[in-house]
Amino acid sequence: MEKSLDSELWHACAGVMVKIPPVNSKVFYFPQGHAEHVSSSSSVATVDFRHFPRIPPLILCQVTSVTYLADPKTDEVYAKIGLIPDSLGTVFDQEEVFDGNVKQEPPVSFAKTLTQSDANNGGGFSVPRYCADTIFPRLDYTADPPVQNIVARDIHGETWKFRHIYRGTPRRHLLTTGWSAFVNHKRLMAGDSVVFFRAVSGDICIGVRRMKHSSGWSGLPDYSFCSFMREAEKEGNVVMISSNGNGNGSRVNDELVVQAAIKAANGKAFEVVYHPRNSTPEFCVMAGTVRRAMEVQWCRGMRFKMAFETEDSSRISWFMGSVSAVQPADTIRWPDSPWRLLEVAWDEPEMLQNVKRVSPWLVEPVSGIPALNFSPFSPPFKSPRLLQPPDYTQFPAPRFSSNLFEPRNFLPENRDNNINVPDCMQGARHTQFDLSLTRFNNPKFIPAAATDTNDNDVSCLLTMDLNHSVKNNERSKTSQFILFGRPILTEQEISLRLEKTSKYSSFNLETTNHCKVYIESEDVGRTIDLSVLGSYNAFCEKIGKMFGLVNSVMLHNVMYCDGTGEFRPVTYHEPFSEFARTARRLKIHMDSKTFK
Amino acid sequence: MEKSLDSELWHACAGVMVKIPPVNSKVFYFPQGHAEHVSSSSSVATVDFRHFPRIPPLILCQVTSVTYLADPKTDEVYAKIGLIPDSLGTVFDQEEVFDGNVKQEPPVSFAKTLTQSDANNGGGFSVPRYCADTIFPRLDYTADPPVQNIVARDIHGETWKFRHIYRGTPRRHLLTTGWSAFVNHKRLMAGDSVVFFRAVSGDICIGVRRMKHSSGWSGLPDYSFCSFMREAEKEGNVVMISSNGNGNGSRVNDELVVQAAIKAANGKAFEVVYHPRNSTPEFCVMAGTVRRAMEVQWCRGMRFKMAFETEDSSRISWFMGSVSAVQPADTIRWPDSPWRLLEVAWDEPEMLQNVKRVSPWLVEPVSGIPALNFSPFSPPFKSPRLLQPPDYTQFPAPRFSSNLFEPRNFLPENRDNNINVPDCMQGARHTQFDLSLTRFNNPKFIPAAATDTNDNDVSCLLTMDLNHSVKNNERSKTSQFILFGRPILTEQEISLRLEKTSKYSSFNLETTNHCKVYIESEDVGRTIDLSVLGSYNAFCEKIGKMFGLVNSVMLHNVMYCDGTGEFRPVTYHEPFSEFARTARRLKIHMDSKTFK
DNA sequence: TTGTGGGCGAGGGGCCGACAA
DNA sequence: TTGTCGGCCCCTCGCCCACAA
Repeated sequence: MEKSLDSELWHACAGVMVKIPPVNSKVFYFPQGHAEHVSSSSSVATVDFRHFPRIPPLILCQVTSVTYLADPKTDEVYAKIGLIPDSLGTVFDQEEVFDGNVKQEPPVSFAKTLTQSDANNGGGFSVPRYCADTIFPRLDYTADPPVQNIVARDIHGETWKFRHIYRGTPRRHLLTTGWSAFVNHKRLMAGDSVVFFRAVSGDICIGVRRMKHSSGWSGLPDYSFCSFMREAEKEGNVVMISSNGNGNGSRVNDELVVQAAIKAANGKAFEVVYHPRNSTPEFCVMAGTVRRAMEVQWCRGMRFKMAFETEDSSRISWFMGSVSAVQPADTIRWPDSPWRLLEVAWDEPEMLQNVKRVSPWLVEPVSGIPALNFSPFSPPFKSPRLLQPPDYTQFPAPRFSSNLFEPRNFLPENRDNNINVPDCMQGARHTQFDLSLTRFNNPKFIPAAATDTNDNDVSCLLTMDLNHSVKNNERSKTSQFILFGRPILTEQEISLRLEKTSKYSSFNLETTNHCKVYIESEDVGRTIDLSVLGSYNAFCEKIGKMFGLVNSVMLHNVMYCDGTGEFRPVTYHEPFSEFARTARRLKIHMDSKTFK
Repeated sequence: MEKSLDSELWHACAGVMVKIPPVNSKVFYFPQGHAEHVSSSSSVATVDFRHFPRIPPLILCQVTSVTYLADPKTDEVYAKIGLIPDSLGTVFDQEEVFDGNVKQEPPVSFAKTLTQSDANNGGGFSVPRYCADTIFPRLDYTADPPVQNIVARDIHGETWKFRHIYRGTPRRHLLTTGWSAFVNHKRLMAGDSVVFFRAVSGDICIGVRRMKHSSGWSGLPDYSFCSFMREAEKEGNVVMISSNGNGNGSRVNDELVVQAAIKAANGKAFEVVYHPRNSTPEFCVMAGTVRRAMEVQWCRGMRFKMAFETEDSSRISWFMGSVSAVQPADTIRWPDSPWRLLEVAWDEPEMLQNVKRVSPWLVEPVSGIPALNFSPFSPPFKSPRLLQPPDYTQFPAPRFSSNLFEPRNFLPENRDNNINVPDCMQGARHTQFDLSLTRFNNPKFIPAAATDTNDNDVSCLLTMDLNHSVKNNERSKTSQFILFGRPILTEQEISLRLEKTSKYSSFNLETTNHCKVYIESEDVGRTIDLSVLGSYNAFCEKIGKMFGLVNSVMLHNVMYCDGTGEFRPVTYHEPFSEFARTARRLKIHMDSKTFK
């Protein structure tokens, strides 16, 4: 039915952390993890397994098929994995064979997070020299200016043409003609990434990675926060994408998870869908990886490191931490589950606030001095060896793989021989992480039930495209503003300040007659209550008032962005219709934190 | 579930001919007519009743509910009618009570067919004086210029703002700001109509009536004519609208017809959907109307008149004809059916080529001299009184309502006392029809099985929106061309001539880098075989070649129009996506007839 | 080396009156 | 009375460089 997409490009889009188990390999399937995965965008694990107490927490399976897919609208990559439970576990101890494409050195690729200038409508794309040198065909530098056309293939196999020119003072590589069309078509924004990539065939490929959007918009049940969305649903103008467990779609997906888990528990073949960009841990884990992790005698105070994607998703960074407790994540429903068995304390807690519990196979134990924040006067913790419930009979006797604890495994590049000393005792080691993860907000690991988030601060990004005229015949240009304000809570609370970030000085919205608005939650936000917006018309009025206009603006197209990073369109007269025309862009950023 | 829309505006959109039976009234339900209705756009009655020989040709029902609806995308009005078979027929003879809204004088409304200038992107709307005077709020003519804002409500209840100005020399009423947005949003084209209307509440309403599109695009089975359409279906990007019996949708609808007919035959309540703009006769006809029509002793040579909508759907015109045979339309399956019982010869056959058979209740007998083309030497026809099959026992004994034959009923306005003289003997009466129906191609009555249409000539309207640059720094503007060509049959046959109808002389497509194409069949066309277009890419190449470009053009958005008048979007890189940006319009009209 | 912003020309959107049908 | 066209303003797109980080 569905055609598997190019594995090379798929992996380039998925990111360096993503390992899809190869066909015929053995994996453990975790219903808990599956449930987290589909409900990740609602920040609450909604799958209810209470009626199915007989489902074990992990089920050994053999991978029967892997299909690489991508959402036709968002280009979000995902995979369908066919699984058949392996109740015998006969080949459990055999060495796993990794997929060739995964193991071998990946072809040269380069990811760049789009700057404002890259994502601007009027602009081109500033090509990093490394990308131009290693991925693009070599320019004829004798020409003046050196210029060529580049044809790049996207995940769907469609080709895009770009004019690649080397010009400016100082000289730099740029993509001009064609770039704007790509940005517009893919609905890219500053902060999204593109991946340039040269396939083994020599073809140049271009992939898209969306900014992570946390769980802002989909976090509320029933879409009750957005009356015009429900209206549109009634009208049939909105098709819920089931690929990413949002809103009503998640109910369907919840049911699919239960069905998959039941099939798995009953030894029947089943299929799962995995979204690598979903920021939840893989729920089909290579069996050997799990086994080795469970051979470790985890105990409180144990030091470990864990890999995360860098902010631009192109590399891996390692974070250090200590085990603060060894205890099943859900003692009621899954008392025997190793899933998120470890409660952890990070050396840099501010960056990993959302990561409270991890599964053992995601961390690597590290020998060395325990972190200082574990009081040396505390009594040594008893090693809470796991019981061996029926599910665990498959595990062989614990076997210590001592090489995991050798110093050379500590950091990706073993240049530092102080690595065993906890960060807090060194002081200087922070820079390594600060550099690459100054604003770490897309860990691969977001607890699905992270309802205990810090506060109710809300951040809301409005990207408003509009036509505007300027009085007094003053010549005006497209303008971009960053608008910081409190969340829209009540009409009285709507206040804001404008912070000009644009190149154009003259700007007057009073004669605006139509505009286009994108709305998306920023990853800072947790709960955006849009119910106060009321009808779409009321929303338009508010936008008008925000700009100090006497009359409401006439909004012609509104895009709202859910947790998937996909923009869904709304229009004034036909909510959520696909109609979009005469786009002129204005970006508005409201952030209560900055406003305070 | 579904909310019934404003009945006033609904009827204004549906047209003056449309009478929806009121709740609790008695109607005859005709399965034959229902089948024609859903398969009207495929020009072949596809519903197969062969396996259900027990279904009578007409079934007396009581109307239990009427829901006025409109397609959210096309604004096409339709109605859901709940019916319950009335096997007793006890109240059959009682006087029918018409729906108040239908009977009483409808509120003031005005329909205008959009001119090229009205539909142009850059232009406004030229308001006929009558419309401005009777429907719009009165302007303050002391102002210079007189100007006001008009808020109009569409069928969905959404409001549209228009700037209404009275200016120019000579002075005329225009809609400017807001009009373009409306045209674009509703995807209106020259030939479509808008209906302005003042509701009893005083609200100004605006409705849309699409041009009729005959059966061009949907006439071929299985969508095999359009490979990229099937691809898109696979991708799930296209939702088949079941409201209008096209393509694959018609199979579903065919099944619904059979189910409805079976329920009707078994006395169970059922529901039908009626599309007034579908150009097929009503298949739920007021019982009294049918009864009265069947009381007439129809015979060959009988003179009659029949009402049709005028081309602009705002008024009624009457056509004269003679009965050429009284014979069931389908002697095999429905030998006892009065549906399309009369084979007719029109006094103006060239305008009603497609109307070969009509049902008795749609015509009014007219006493007078028979048309000359019936030879006076033919023997007088036997009156083929219908048998009285079981279904007809409900009919009371024939009763002649003589007043139908009184001269005052002959024409809508009884100003002419030569009315009983056949047209052919008068010579001057043609003007009445010529004036209002110069190109009569949307009769309410198109035989569903009109496969015997004249020829294979094809007309295809390409409306291409594109960006184009002009060489030599020559300033260029939006251009409009009418491009007449043969249908795209093979690559070799693609030839055309450009006929400039635009105001702009400079035009050069060589630097075009993207464009947007609408495709729709014109009502002239019958069978458009697009299978030769092959893939979408191939189509783009052909468009490029048509313009004499060395390389194919880069199409960014293609809309194709099916028989419903609804435009569905296609894009180059993401077929059928909703993405549409930076639209600049170029219209191209290919017509093999004109080309010859 | 690369992000940002201004300059600026091309050209499309859209409002206008002229003019003719 | 109203359909169409040219005039023309002005805004947006998008390519360019300068400059600075």
